Amino acid sequence: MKAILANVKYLRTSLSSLSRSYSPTPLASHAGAGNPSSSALHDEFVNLCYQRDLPNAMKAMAAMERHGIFADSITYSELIKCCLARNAVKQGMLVHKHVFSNGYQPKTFLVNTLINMYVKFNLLEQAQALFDQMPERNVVSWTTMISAYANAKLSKKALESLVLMLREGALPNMYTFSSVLRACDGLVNLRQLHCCMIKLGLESDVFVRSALIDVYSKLDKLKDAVCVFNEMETGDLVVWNSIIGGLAQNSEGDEALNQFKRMKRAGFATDQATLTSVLRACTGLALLELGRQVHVHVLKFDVDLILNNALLDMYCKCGNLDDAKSVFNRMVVRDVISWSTMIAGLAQNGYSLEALKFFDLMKASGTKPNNITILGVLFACSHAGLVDDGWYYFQSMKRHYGIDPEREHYGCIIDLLGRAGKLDEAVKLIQEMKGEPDATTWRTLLGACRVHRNVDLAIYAAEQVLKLDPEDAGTYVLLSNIFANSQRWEDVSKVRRAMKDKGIAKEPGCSWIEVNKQIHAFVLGDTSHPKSNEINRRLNQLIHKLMGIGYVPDTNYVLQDLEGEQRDDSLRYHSEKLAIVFGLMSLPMESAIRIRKNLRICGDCHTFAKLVAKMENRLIVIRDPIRYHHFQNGVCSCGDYW
DNA sequence: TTAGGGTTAG
Repeated sequence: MKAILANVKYLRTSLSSLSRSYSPTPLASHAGAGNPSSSALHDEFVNLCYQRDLPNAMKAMAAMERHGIFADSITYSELIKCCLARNAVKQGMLVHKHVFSNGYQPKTFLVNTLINMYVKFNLLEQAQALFDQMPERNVVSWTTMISAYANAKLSKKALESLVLMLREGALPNMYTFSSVLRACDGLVNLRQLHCCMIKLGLESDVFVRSALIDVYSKLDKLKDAVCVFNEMETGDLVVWNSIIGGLAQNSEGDEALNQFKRMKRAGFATDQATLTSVLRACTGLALLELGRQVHVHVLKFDVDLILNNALLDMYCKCGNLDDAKSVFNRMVVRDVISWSTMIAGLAQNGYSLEALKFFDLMKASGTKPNNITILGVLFACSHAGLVDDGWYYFQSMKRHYGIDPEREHYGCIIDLLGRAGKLDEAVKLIQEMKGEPDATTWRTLLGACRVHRNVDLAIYAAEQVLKLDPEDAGTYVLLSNIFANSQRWEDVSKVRRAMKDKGIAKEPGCSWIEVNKQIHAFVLGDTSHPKSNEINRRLNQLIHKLMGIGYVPDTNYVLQDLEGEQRDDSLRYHSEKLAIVFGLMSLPMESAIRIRKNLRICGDCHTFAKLVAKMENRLIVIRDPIRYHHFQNGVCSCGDYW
């Protein structure tokens, strides 16, 4: 029986080989067609193509042509795949010449294969030339070009091609839509495309669906992305990854993790992309313990660069630099993102000098810095008070690394000068900077004014922020406090009125802490936590103890009258204080107390955290939306500037 | 012969 099956198999192979071998070109000499030696030549050529033996296949093709035998479209196509597999550009171009020699009119699919080869070799012009000369273009020809335009970020050309294709009468398929969606950079286009896909009944294709979810997420239309996802009856891993990634990238970490749980329950195995997005969600939510659990699964994909970079970032952003360094040291391959992540991570967590050492190591390793690397370097300089070094890096970045300073780099230098109390120079730089300063630029100056108590400049900076970002509650609050501290009550009323008129309310402060894999959230005045009474009792005891060693609540940080609360109480129950006390109650002595906040930490809580860290001999790490604070032995890594 | 998802700052 086995022998019969083997014979049947042999027979099929031979027939298939014969059908490929004997399709000579119209103008080719047929003299050798029935000649066994010519047939052997052709067979050998076909075999070499299928074996991806490019050098010998090229030789065989030449020998064959010397005998007047020419390959058919299928075999040429195999040879082109051979060139692609070996990244052999020159040979690919040579095959192109052969295809069009002897007046042969190649079939459409062969020209498509050639176009695809040029696209993959990044030779868009050559692909375009072939495409333009085609007498007949089918959906594959158009899709290959649309995909090439999308890859080259030529969005307009990709979308225009879709229109031209329709005008020519070619009907787009799921391949076309999943390609053109990558080029979609505006909502109007996207809505039209989406309708078109529904009409053609292509919306349920998994490739189209994942591309739709991805593009809606990238255009900040998460609700639409979720809608597309929820309509899914059948899906695959990539569709799940698209929604998890979209949520994680749009600061919806909680929801990303929920979808991840649903995906696991649905029986899907995770891959590198899933884990990368889950890590990103952990990073956003500062979930160190969950991140550590994911780390165990990452070990399965040890050499995946993107995944390791995400892991590195998770440890940095959760304030755990030892683990970040350990991951970094074990990485088999590192790229500019790995280095930039480490440099920024060290700098943001207060290890500026080490960040600059890493920058030197990076240069020695031969990795070229990019604009983000330089941001990390400048950040490190400003946080270590290295004004001269910061200036040097800023002024030489173009010369040494070919990177033009952008608004963000100016922002770092304004911060650097601001920290050093050089407010006049900071203002001068804003006036001289290339491009218009934005709200963030002025907010940076405002921060410096607050620290160095320059009231007039602070008012000016705050006004500039509000001109550019009229809804910025934080700046209104700050401005109101500045006026109140200067006894300018009329101005205080004006700010309050403006807030009321515009319906701007101060975002309630919220702090999160992870204990036993559970997230505990605290809001000012919120008594919903099961241990609320005990937390408040312990907090009062702690404040009493701290006052014994000189702690005086700093009521400068209370927004006068705006919240209608008692000033002391308002300060006393700030969310981070509640979270710190809960951490002291719930975590073992050797564990750091890690807290994430949605608002910037206030001066009073900052002093409170420093004193608690010293008195209780604990490491307290608080991550606010901009800065990291490591409180230990009565000092903070931010150097009291934030 | 054509297609989809993951990493650094802000």
